Amino acid sequence: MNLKELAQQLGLSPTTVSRALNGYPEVNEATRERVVAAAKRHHYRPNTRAIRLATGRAFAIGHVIPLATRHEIMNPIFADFIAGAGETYSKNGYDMVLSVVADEAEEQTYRDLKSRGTVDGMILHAPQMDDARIPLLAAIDIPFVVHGRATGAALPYSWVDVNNRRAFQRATEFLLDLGHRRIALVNGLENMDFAIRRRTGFTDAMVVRGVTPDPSLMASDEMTEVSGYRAAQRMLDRAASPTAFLAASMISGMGVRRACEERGLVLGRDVSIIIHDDDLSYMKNGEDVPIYTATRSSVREAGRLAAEMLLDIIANPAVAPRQRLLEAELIIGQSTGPAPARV
Amino acid sequence: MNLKELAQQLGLSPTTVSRALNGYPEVNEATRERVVAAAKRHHYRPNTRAIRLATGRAFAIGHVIPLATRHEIMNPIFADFIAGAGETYSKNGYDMVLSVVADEAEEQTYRDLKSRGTVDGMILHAPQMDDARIPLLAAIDIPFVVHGRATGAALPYSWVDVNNRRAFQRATEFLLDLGHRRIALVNGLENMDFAIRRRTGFTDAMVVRGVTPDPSLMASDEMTEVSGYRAAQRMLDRAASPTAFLAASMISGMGVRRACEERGLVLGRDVSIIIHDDDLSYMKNGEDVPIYTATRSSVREAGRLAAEMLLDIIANPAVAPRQRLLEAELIIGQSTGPAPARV
DNA sequence: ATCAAATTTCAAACCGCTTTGGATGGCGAA
DNA sequence: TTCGCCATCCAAAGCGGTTTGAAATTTGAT
Repeated sequence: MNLKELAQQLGLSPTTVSRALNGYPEVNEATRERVVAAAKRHHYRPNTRAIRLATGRAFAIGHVIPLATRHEIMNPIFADFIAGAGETYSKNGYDMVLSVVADEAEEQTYRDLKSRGTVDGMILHAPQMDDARIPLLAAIDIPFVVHGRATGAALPYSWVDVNNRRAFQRATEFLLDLGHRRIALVNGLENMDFAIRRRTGFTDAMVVRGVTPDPSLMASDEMTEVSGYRAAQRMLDRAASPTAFLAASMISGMGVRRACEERGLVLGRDVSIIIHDDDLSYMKNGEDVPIYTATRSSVREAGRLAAEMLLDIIANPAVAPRQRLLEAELIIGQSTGPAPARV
Repeated sequence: MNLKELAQQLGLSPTTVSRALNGYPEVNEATRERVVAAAKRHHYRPNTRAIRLATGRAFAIGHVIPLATRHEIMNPIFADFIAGAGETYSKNGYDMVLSVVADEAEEQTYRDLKSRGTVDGMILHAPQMDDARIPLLAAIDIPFVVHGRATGAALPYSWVDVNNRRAFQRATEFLLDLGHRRIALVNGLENMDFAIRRRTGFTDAMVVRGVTPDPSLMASDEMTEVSGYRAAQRMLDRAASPTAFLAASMISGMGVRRACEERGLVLGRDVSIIIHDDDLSYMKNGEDVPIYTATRSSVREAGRLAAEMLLDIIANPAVAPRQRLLEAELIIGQSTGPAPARV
């Protein structure tokens, strides 16, 4: 059942039916009701493809996911971000189109998405320092919002990000307050912008308190269980082993914990761990009492906000770039305690 | 730059240009080359929206993700499945559209996706027993492939699944061979079809060897770290505590391990754990030597295969439903060993 | 040189909707 | 009674491609 047929059924022109259904004022209320009723009765749904061609809009948002190198992105937090963004899209009648492409095809994918008119806007994931994709998207001239920020970007752009620097600064201060001095940072890959900011927060806090950060207590790798484990292993086996760890994610924190427990260390007593908790739906940090002390910020919420921001930009293209900086909570759990006395 | 403009530039009709670019035979080779060159020169990309309307095809596949109840789906394996499927789509010029919707809107979403012509086919995720979505999609009359199977479905349908029953049967046999008798099953939610099959494999193996499965050693819950932890905790605190665990996922296995290690049990010596390993990109089961003994099957590969199957069905709609049963490998890691003698 | 067949190209219809620019009719004001 | 203004509806022209049916041109055989 399409518009023409429905119009015929009603003895009306397609014009009027279209207007009635789309809430235009120049149609008699009685007529509108008739049309709406008939549409419902016949389960009429306007054809998306036709609407898109006629309006020149895609009613779709693109997310490009590079396959390999940047596969950091294909990590657990991605699913939750997508869930949050997707929620916003379906609430607003937008589709989410995901492009999973080989790394070298990423740039071309952005260009195509624009020039073929497949989407009205994009979300940019996992920005790196001086990320080339930001000037690219700006040049392509399509609305976009970055999840995160990229240090070194020349032009202003819209983003939603967690205050990673502040979060890790506070976490570090918290550990320092507990008397810890040999604090280790098990960071994500430091070509990722968020990892750089976290490191800054960490070293800033240390320096302010007159503690010189020990480079051998700073690791940077993918945020997997195994790499967290390996980093902690290395550090714990040194002469001056750390009394506390800052881990970049729940998963790498699990690896750190494994290394600690293997050595008979009790969490919160012999060694402290603070993780960054993205508040993932399937990976809760405990229930009533958090397992880990953590800097927490919901990545799902970030997804929602980024999507809202993007739809808003699409609706009001003239406005200046928007930014939204989210503060992480510092949640006290069972994995931290005073620095052990005798070390 | 659109088709008409390009045609004008070339002094040709849009018809010929379209045919030249789409590889139709009724166009002079010399002309085709001219057209292709000009198209490249002007960075011409045919408008997706127009193609879709003109051909009556969406060149897109839908994945519907319900938000809450079935949020089992929004779990780490989802991201990898999506990555696999997305790879196949972009290789074939298809888009992937993800709909994240409230549970109660799921059925309507399927109907809409079909009647609005937004997609040419769908992938159905996380089937449950007697899943109502399968007859629904069949009735809607749109090509679809199920990731998993649904016991109790009346009509045949296409699916890609792991042989979960067999995998867990083999894992159980392996533990029995090591002398274990009190084996615990930390299963996923047993309204999920895969969980039912895994349980069957587990109990089958036990019964064949003359061991009666102990219902209090079978837990069924979401596959989170915490719930794995709690289940193991309960079981370990019983008089006749298990000497081995079968865990439904890497994450719940981590919870089981935490409970074990808290009690000073050494993995592979005091207690054995086998997990099911979906071979997630960011959650490797160790590197050279697997941490956990595991039944392994790449969910990413499953995504690839399901997508290929679906595209094939769309291209050849007349053919009977296809099925693809993947066997999981049994990988020996460090988390299993002979049953402790003195228990 | 002639004509039928094959090759190459094109004009126009179409996909299903939106939207522009009237047409129509009813109404109150003059 | 007449005119202008609303309120309401409609025909037709897009949107940017694909595809049908026919025209123009070449080719090949006679």
